[in-house]
Amino acid sequence: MAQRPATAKKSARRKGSDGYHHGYLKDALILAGRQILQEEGVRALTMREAARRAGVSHAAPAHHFASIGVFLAEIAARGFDDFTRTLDDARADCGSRSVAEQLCAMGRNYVRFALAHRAVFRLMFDRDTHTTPTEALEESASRAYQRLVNAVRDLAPDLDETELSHRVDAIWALVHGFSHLLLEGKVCHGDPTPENIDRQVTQAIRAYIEGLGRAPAA
Amino acid sequence: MAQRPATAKKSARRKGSDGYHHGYLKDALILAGRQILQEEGVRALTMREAARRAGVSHAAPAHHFASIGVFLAEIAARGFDDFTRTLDDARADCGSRSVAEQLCAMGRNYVRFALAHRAVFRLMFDRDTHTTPTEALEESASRAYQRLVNAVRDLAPDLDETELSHRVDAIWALVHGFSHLLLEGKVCHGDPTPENIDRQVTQAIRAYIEGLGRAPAA
DNA sequence: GCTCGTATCTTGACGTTGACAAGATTATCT
DNA sequence: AGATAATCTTGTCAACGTCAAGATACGAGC
Repeated sequence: MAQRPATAKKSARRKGSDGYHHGYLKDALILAGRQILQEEGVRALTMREAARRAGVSHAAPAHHFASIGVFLAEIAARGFDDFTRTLDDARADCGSRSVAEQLCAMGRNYVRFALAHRAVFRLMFDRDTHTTPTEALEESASRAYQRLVNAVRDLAPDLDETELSHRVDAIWALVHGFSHLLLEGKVCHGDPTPENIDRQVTQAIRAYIEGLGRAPAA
Repeated sequence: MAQRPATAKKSARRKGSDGYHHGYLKDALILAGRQILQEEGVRALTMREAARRAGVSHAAPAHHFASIGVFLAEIAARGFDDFTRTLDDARADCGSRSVAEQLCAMGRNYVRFALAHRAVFRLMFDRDTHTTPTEALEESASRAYQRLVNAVRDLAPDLDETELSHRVDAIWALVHGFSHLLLEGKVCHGDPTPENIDRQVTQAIRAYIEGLGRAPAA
């Protein structure tokens, strides 16, 4: 609904607000939530703490989020929206390079996003545990998924739907697994520099794409 | 409260125990924990609930687990042990087939384990959020990892360490990502039967291995 | 066989959380 | 202006993790 003004601080209140009504509480809570998530992890992200940071009483968030699960779902949904944006950026920055290279660029940004927003990324892809399934979350998530489908479809335009989805699944699995394991420190442990991470992701995607032309039909 | 079952039920007590001392409380708590995890997910897994199921007071678990995080770490560690076993089984059942096929078999069992033990699998690979880092957990986890390293080393025995770890990372990422996304229902959504899952995992691993011989050196 | 130290378990308490209810305050619509 | 709805506060509840203190049972050493 109401957007916060450009100069707003994290607990900014509506212009003219006299203290009782916050004005932009929903956004302020989500912002606080993302900060807590990034600083201290999911365990520390409570509605009361978010309320505290937004400068309101402990029960105020209930009027904007039916439960803590819905609150987390909203944060995850916004995470997916940002995520979709970085995937789009990756393709856009590729200019006229091959679709395979566009996929590699998307993979690199995928992993970078995971590293830059660890807790949000985990929240996004671990719904059942913390998050209440929400229509908005579902939509934001499938928008991101659609980016992958589109890229793979462009890579091999004359594939039937079954084979297409198999390849999307595999490339997605590769990149997603890499991101997830990287957050756990179980991958690239010898040299976890951004350059090396980029290189490994690129190599792995290329190898898979190359192999598609040769692999027997199972 | 202090029932003494003649036959060993899930809250079996030591032979001769008269009710005050449980006898096998640590194991009973872990068993209860795994049940809760499987039935109702991590959110429902509390020390008090585990104590309840084991038939002891709410503070009894504290004498076996310093904190809830350590409790969950113990469950995760045992999960890794089971996990390692299924990876070993996969290779053992392969007989004299090629190493590539052994890797595919391990991948299939990897995914099957994730599906069969959803909550435990998530706990195993999402340490920071719920689990306290423990020496036992670390060891159990790296034992499982070693199985993958060994298999890939057998696939390409004359690789230098850097290239070896890159390939281990990629194959692991592929299988792990597939498992993780499968739990989220974001993969194989058209046909999530065990047969199709097996087929897709096998195809993806084969394609990657095939591609290794062709991919340019980045 | 007995005693005593210790491991194990219980009871009780404290602070924190998510959630609910009822009341206070402000916004909005007619 | 007045009524209705939205928003926020205060107060409360059960459940949780954790700590402390006391009760009980085991087992090593005599």
